[in-house]
Amino acid sequence: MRKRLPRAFYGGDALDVAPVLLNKVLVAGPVAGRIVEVEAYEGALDPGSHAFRGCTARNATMFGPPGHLYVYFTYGMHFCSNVVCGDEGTATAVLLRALTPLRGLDVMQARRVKSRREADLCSGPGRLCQALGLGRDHDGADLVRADRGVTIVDDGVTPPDEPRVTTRIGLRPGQGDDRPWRFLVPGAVGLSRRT
DNA sequence: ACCGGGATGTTCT
DNA sequence: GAACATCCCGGTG
Repeated sequence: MRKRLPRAFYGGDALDVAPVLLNKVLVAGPVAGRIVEVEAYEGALDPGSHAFRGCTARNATMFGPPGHLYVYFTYGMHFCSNVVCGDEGTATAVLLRALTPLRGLDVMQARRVKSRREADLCSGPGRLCQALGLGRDHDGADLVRADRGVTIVDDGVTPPDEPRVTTRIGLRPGQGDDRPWRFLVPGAVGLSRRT
């Protein structure tokens, strides 16, 4: 079983979509990994979201229709990737934070020379973009159409009945750092930190 | 194991 | 000029 997720899957609010994205499979050309850690960003009302300060050239994809990939550049050397959710204009999105490597591990390793352990090939939002080759060119890609080779599929593994829920990583105090909007698969291989 | 700091450049004030 | 949804390395315990 290997079914591409339909547009309707992404149509809900990021907070609803985030937990059901767990255990789905992110595919980028010849490489793929199972999504085991995500964070919800709740649009214009969320001080932790890029959308909080309105639509700009950088975050325009977030304000577009659901089911597209929002990729942004940060810290001078890393990319992070999000799945756009909700109705057009709501700018809610789910940050992909970690994958369990599934396919094309040799390609991933070649892109991530500094990764010593297989479990660390995709164990962070910047790392997974590097391993999957996601960058500027992938911003706006339509996941439903596998645009630019990027899509998300359901291979039959269901989301966890009880995902672990924590606060989000890397936000400054007062910027929504207290909201419990990070979801992960307990005990999964490749999480961004020890559980 | 934990912690501190440097890398590096785009975006927004 | 500061902040940045990060990562990696080298210190210490």
